[in-house]
This record gives sequence, structure tokens and C-alpha cells, in this order.
Amino acid sequence: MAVNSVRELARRLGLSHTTVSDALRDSPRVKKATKEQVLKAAREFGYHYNPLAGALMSQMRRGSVETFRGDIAVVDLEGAKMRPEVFARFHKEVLQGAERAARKMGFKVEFFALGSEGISVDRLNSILISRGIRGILILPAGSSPDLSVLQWDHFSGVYTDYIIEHPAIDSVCSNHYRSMFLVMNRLARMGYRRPGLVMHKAHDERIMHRWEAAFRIYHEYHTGFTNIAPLMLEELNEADFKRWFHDTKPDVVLCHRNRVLRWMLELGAKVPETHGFCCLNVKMSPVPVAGLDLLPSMIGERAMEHLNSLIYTNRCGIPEMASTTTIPSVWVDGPTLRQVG
Amino acid sequence: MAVNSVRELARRLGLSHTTVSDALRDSPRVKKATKEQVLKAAREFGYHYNPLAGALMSQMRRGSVETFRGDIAVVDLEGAKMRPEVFARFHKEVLQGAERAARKMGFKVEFFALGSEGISVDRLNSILISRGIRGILILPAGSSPDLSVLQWDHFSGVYTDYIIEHPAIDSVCSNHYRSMFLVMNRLARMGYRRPGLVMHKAHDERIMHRWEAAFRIYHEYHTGFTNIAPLMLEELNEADFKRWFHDTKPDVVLCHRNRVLRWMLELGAKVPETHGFCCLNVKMSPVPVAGLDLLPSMIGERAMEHLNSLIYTNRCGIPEMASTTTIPSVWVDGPTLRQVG
DNA sequence: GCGCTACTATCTGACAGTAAGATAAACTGA
DNA sequence: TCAGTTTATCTTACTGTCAGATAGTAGCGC
Repeated sequence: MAVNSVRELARRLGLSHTTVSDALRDSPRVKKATKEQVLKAAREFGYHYNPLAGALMSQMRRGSVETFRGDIAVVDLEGAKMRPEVFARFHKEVLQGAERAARKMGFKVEFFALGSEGISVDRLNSILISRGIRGILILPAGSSPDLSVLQWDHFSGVYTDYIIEHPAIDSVCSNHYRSMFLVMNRLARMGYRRPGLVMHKAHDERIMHRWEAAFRIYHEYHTGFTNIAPLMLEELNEADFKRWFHDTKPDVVLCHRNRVLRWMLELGAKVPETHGFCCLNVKMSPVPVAGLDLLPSMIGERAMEHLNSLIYTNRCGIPEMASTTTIPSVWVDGPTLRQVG
Repeated sequence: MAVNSVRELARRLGLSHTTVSDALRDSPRVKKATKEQVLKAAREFGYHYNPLAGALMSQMRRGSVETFRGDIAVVDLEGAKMRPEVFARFHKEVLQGAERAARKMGFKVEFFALGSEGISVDRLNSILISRGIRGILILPAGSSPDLSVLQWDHFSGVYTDYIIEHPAIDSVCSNHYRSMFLVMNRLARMGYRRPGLVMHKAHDERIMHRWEAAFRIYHEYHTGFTNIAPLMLEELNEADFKRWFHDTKPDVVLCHRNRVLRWMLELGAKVPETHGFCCLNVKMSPVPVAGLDLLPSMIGERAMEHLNSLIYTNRCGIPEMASTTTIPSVWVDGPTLRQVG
């Protein structure tokens, strides 16, 4: 009974489907009287607009004219030389994931590096505007320069690390809290009893101490682990670590950096025979280790998808409330852990 | 020079566009040799799949011709009568936010209630398929029936509460962990010194103890608060609360339920004169209280937007990795707190 | 009154990927 | 040999949009 398409509606009115389409979208091409007649008929016949078809067509038509449908800028806040080597692989995979997703959605990616070797924020702003770029994806970075000077009302933006405050835009990152539970469950199953957490203070502070908080609360609700106070250091250093290791006697060490593994070996630990080492981000290790894969490429991918949806729905500028999308991580077996006992 | 439609690709191969389309989706209708030939050509010519067109067409062709609609199902797992009164408002606002967002994007929403008063999961499955519905938004619920029996390869789904496991689909919810930091910072600024946390065990367990973990870790990195052990109860009960309140002497109580406020008054506390009460979800309180607005309508809105983007990019089924999108909460002043000292 | 321009209102056609059903060719079995 | 089945491919219809085509009218000059 109900009319399901502009064509059918047009047939009943003796008009062409385009006139009806234009009328429904209040185009100035259509005479006012015709518009009213179309709107009335649409109501009467219970016509229901199909948003998917509309989106498809407007995308197609726009795209065919401009050849490229608005590029997306991928911004590296630091430049490769400033970044410590250990972060390079993680960083690169975020970028690759983002590029893959962009390609799939028909976007072209342009890469910009800020920082000492790169361009300034002011320069970036004018480049982006002059090229008509509407989407900005920001790669993870240790430091966070103030990007609030960019004219955000022109852009949609997504950050690929834990929430950024200047400005507070939507972000996509690992689910650190949940990941710690995943690690602890695994270690428990493997038979470890004295897990010890070692971390850069600054590293955990950026994510509101989620690693440490999850580590601590886990002990409250799971028996079988001996509670060893985490070692949180301003700088990861040999002396403090070795003292802690000697005093607390962990049977497995959780850490991002695998220099800690070297120090363990120097203290006479056999890995994995007598002690375990669990890396909290295996993409930071140049050698095979057991631990967490934080899925950087998936982070990049999802960030790009989110950016696409922001652009698509025309939501630019600083959001009223910045959301954080978190991606679970997966366990990776490796030579630094074994089944105990 | 890139080929960007199945038709153009088909022309170059001397095939019909449907054969190419079928081949690209690995349909058994197409001969293996032809498939390989098509895939090779697609790679060579740089063919780009258009997910929006795919989503549109599969939606259109599926279901009966008459009932084709771009509709979205909003599913209440429990039914209103089963839900405790205190959750009603929060629940309703999630729904309203979702409906508002759907309207804005041109989708029509159909509402389904499961549970004792409602339909069964099996029935839901067949209704959704027969109506050609492709998007499912699941409202927050205390219990979580097993939805993995739905034929998810036909649907895109988003859950509006903390991660759901059967099945693990993308979810949108409050950032509980961050919210606790917001609360603690506020209370510190107001001059409180002895915050005490009271909570249903089951409530916090569902979100992996995030409230408690954040509460505990906050004390580690912020001086000025006296550390009072949280009261985690199987059931919120007067006796346990009053004993805990008497023993630990908090000057401000953090809790979801405001029956606790009544118990405090019964014990002789004057609120806000001698003691403070901070509600962790003001939408659960029938009377004005200070505390957190978890922004349920924004949760519904963002969930619907995410669902929309899943449908547009034709991503249905259980995702490989389920993401969790978290929304910050905002502080609400109220008559149960005051500036101290 | 004819041709020209300018403008308005409406129409034509192409476009995306899908799926049901049609067609055609090859093969099977009595 | 021919009816029946299987396999591979094709035809057709479907959504809303937009650039460009077309048709109709009006105004103006000669």
C-alpha cells in the first residue's frame, strides 16, 4: 500500500522522480506549488525516505566530480627522529592500519610531520585549509603540543592514543585496564604466583594509572597471587630495578621495556626456566617475547573509520564531549614464559 | 585509470556485472576459474568496493519487496516491569538519545521488549529478518540473556552498557574509571578528607571493578585523603552500612543509591552540614543530589551513530574485536554537598 | 513576426552492488 | 532420443542524487 520510492511517488503525481527528489529536499529548482503538492502526497501515501540510498547517491555524485573526495591528513606530532626507536614499530603499524582503512573507504591520505624537523602548527593550519582537508588523524606521541590553535571548526579530528586535552577530541586507543586483567588471568593459568609490575611513572600517569590500578585491584578479587607492590619509576634504571627485584622476588615481571629482561638475566634469573617476563606491548620488543599485542594496526583502522563517520555526518570542531574508543588486546605466546609446576 | 565499479570490471572481462559481484563475494554460483580471473583483474585494475552501495543493495534485496525499510531495532532485554524503578529514568534517557539520533539520520526505530512480558529471542530473530531490519541497538540491562543465537551475520549491533560477552559486540557506555577521578578531584576541591565508597558487589564486578580500582588508585597519587576501605556488599543493607559508617567515619559517602542517604540521616548525620553525600549516578535519584550525570542520552546518541556507521560500511555480524566507546560524565552540584572548612 | 538570449521548471540518464529468477548449455539416465 | 537435472552466467529491478538536457515562456530588438 505504502509508497516506497521517489519513483513511485512521481508516477502517482505524473512527475519525474528527480523533481520529486528535489522537492523533498526543498531544492530551489522546484516551483513552490509543486513542492507543496509533493510533500502532501508523500505524507498521504506514507512515503519513507531511505537514508542509505540517499547517502550512497550523494557520495557518488560528489565523488565523480571532484575525483578525490576530500583528503585526510595524518599528523605525526614528533617526526621520526625524535621518537625513541622502541616506539617506531607500534607507531608505524597505527599508520598502516589507518592508511588501509582510508583506502578502503576511498580517502587519500596526506602525511604531515610536526616537531623540530617538521612544520609548525601554524603552517599546518594554513596548509590544511588551503587544500580543503577536512579530516585529521593524529598519530600517538609522547609529547602533546597544543593543537587547540588549529581552526577546529573547519576540521574533524581523531587521536590515536589516550585522550588528548588540547584540544579534547575523540580518541581511539588500547583498553589498558582490561588488558591487564587479560594478562593476570593468563599468568594465573600458567601457574605464576608472584607477578611484579615495573613501569615508567609518566607512562602510566598519562593513562590515569590504569595499568597499575587494574594490577592492584586484581589482587583484591583473585586469590593465589602474592601482592607485590609495583615499581613505578621516574626513569627506568638498573639500580632501582635490581634492588626491587632482589627485595620482592617476583616470579614473573610485567613491563613494557625489555631492557628489564636483560637485567633479570644479569641477576642470575633463567628465563623462562626460573622466572618469566611478560611484555605489556610486544610491538616494542625487537626480539620475540610473550605478552600483549595491543593491535596498533586495528587502532589506526578504527580511528580512521571513526574519522570517516565524523566527516560523513558533518561533525567538525571540538566535540562537546570527547569519547574514547578502546580496542582490546590479544595474548601472544613467546619464549619468555612457560607453564609452571 | 582505476576501475571503480563491478560493471566496468565486468566489461573489461567480458562478463556480466553480477558474475563479477558474485565472484568477489566468493559465491558458489561462480566457477572457480572465473573467480580467480575476476579477483586477479580486480587487483590489477585497482577495483574499489563501495560498502555503502553494498549495504544499500543487500538491504533492499533482502526481505520482502513491500516491507523494505531502513529501520533499526531497539531491543530492551528485560521489559519495563522487570526493571527496578531506580533504573527507569537512566534507561529511558538512553532510549530517547538513541531515537533522537536515529531520527536525525533518517532511520525509523522499532522497539522490541524481550523477557517475561515480551517476545523470545527466537521470535525476535525471525521478526527482524522478515522485516529486513539490519541494525540492532541493545538497551542497558541488569541481566544479559544469550543473544548469540541471533543470526548475527544479518545484523549490525551495538550495546549501550558495559561490554557484553554473548555475543561480544561493540558497546558504548560511561567512562566509569575516569568519572571516579572527576568525583575525587571535586571532593578534594570542596574540602572533604574522608571519602567512603559504598557499592553493590555485582554492580562493580560487571564493569571489572573500575569504580573501586579508580577509587583506590586515586589515594596512591593524591595526598590529603584518608584511605577508607570501600564497602562492597552483596546486597545493600542497613546493618552493614551503619556498622561501616560508624567504624570508618567518612565525611562524604559515594554511592549509587540514595537509600544510603536516609541511613546516614538516621545515624544523626546532617547533610550537607556535617556529612556529604555524592551520588555516582544522579539519574538514579528521585530527589536532587550532588554527583555525576552519566549522560545517558548521549550514550544512546553515540551508540546510534556508531550503529549507523556500521550499517553504512556494511559491517555486520560479530566483530573480530569488539570495541568499547566510553563517554565522560559531568559533575552536577546539589544540596547534598557543600564547601567544607 | 522572426530570431535571439535568458530564465524557469521539469526531465533524462547514469551510477553503485545485490539477489531472485531466467536462460542456456552441458550432462545424466531410461 | 528426449525429458530432467545441474552448472554457469545473464537479465532485470531496485534505491536517491546530480549534472546536464530539454522544453516552455518571456522579453527585446529589428
